[in-house]
Amino acid sequence: MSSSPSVGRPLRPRGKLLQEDARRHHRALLLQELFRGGPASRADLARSTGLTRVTVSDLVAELASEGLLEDLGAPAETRVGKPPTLVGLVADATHIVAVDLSPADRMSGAILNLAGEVKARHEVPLAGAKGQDAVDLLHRLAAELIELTDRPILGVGVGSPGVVDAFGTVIDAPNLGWSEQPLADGLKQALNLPVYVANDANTAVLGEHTFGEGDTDGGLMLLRVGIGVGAGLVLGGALLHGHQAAAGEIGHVVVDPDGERCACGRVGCLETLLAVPRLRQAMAEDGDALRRVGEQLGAVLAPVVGTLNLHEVVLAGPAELLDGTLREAADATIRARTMPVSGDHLVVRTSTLGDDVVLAGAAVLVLAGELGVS
Amino acid sequence: MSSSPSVGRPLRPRGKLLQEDARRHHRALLLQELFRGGPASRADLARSTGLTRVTVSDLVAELASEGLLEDLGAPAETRVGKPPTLVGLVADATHIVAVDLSPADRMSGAILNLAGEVKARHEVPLAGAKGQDAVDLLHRLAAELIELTDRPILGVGVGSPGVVDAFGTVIDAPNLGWSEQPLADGLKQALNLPVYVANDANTAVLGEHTFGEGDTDGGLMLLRVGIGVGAGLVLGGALLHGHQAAAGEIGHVVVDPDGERCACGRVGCLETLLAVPRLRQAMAEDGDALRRVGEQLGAVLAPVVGTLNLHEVVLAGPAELLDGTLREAADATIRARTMPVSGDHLVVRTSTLGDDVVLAGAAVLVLAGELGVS
DNA sequence: GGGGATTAGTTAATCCGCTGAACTAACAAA
DNA sequence: TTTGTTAGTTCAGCGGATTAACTAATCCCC
Repeated sequence: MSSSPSVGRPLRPRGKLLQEDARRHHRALLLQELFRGGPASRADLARSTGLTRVTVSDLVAELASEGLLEDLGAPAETRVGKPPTLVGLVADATHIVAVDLSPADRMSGAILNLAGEVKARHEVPLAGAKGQDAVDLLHRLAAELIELTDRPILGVGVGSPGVVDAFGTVIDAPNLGWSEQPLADGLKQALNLPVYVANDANTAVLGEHTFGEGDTDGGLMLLRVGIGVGAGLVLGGALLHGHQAAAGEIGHVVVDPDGERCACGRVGCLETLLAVPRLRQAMAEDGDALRRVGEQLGAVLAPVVGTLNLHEVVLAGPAELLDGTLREAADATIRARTMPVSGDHLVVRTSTLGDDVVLAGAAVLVLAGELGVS
Repeated sequence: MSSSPSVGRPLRPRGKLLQEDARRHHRALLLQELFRGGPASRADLARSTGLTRVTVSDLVAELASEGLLEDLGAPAETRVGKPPTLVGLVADATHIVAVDLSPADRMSGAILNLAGEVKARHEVPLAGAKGQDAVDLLHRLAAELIELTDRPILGVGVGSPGVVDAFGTVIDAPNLGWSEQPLADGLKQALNLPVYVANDANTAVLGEHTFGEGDTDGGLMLLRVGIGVGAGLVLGGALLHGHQAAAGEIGHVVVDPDGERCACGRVGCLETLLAVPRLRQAMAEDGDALRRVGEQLGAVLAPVVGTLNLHEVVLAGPAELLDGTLREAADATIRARTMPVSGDHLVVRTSTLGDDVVLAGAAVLVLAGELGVS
């Protein structure tokens, strides 16, 4: 069972625990169980959650009346006793608006259902929009996305480049000309819907954690390789924010003090080696380049893997560059540079979600925040 | 306000939230408030916790009847309205047994009160005891420590070298000849008291987090430098365990692939440079050694600091070796190798708790587990 | 084929902890 | 003395879960 990454702002100002909160918690428990384990009977749910059958029945009735759950009748195989009636999540009970702001040239959005399936897509060219123009463009995209479904909307999730705090304010995103931009609050006002905004790499790691293939409960780091390099981490089932909301900013960590000068002013940042344009260029010039970059990447990751005792490191980006020599070299280097206890169970792999990691993660922001599911 | 690191095993099997749990949570809220903020009136507590005055009064009465709180009368300065009656934690209401198993030659223990003050000390020479003998020795030490106080015992906390899982089972501790040793369960049986066992570095970081000087809420890493090197991390207010309970195992991360061969078989592990005997030796041979080690340390830590966006890195060990050139070189190197957003707010310092970090942390294990305070 | 045995789900009474509203208590300012 | 303010308690009631006892529907087996 996967525990919910805690995303978004704390629910209550202090820490007071109302009965209402207990109710919400128990609702989330049931939804989570059905989300991960698929349809189950009320009795099953009572056993797996520890709640009594009475309470489960009550909650199921409530959730069913909201359309989130439906009775699915009795299961095929038959055992002793009264046959149970299975209940299951209605995947299309509500839809989620997800937006990925990380591409350099466009804002890309989609409608997803509760199972994380993409039901519709829509994107708008960025055309160099910055600052308020970019905000307006996002508002327009969100509104147009909402028009693409006739189902009620659970909420809006946005993965944005740059540093984003836990309240969905973009602290700093040079590419979009945003600084201290209260993106979540603005959208919430405009759309009258729950809105969650997080950094694109953080969003991506949530997507991978919830909808990816691996067993990502033991500590997961996702490295997004594109124009730049960013990472997101899920530790102990929770998204890591960091002191200044800047967790995962690994792109400008120095790998090679004798390397190339980086745009940021330092020398030998990870991005001078690992960014997609650099990789393509290097690969064209030298067949062995990917291996060397992989080794450098491994050298940066080894202290992180060892210190955090990570279970999975996932690379997200162009598979033809990442999934092969580079990944293998990184994997081998990490193992060579950490203790067996750190390296033995480590998995270094590429993401199975492709370009949709961020969209999937944006949906997870909403799922986790609104339903407590992930 | 500092949030409680979650230590020990989960309280309930599933995630069911009883009213009883709410009550415990609210008790903990009050205790936490008084623990961090010192004496306060019931009305103050109601304001700061969000609970109603009725509930606060009720909880305070309950806690007072247990002897944990006491009325302190009215404060000196006078304002309009009925003067409040302050209530405060009774620091010596119960005492805590803390044991540090990390020294190579002895088991060192202490009695601490709720304020983390050492009330008594006692230690026994290890004399090469291993396996069951070491377990027996620990049991004896714990029993003798209990005799040193006439106050009721809140619980027993132990910081052990090696890998320790969340249930207090020592997975592997070569020095003590332990493997899969259920230390917490054994002690619990023998003493009929709550017992918490954690890795020594993890324990230490909890001690620093709760009783240290710094503002350690933004992500804290503590590096323990002794015979070996180990680390502990508090992220988002919670102790990081890692996938195989091996978080913080940084001693055998390779720093210098061209370095010296390590006892572990690899080449250039951090421990080949940073361990205390090595440092003393290197310093005697070469006045610049500390600076070079500091730089190497900075190079290992930079990826970690950047990735986690840590706020504080604390060095614990002999101050004459760590606090000076080495610390400054590490600090400078980390800053040079990370983005400004990562380095600007970073604090690299030594621990103020000295040799008692682990004992203090062992007390925190108990405080957090039993009272929800830290 | 009818009576256990077994499992699923509901109904009813009750309990626990918190809440709001109203109360008393104790002070300062006017 | 009156008024206003703040602290703290009393009391009735509510929300949400629990236990116990019930009904319902199946298999098993004599």
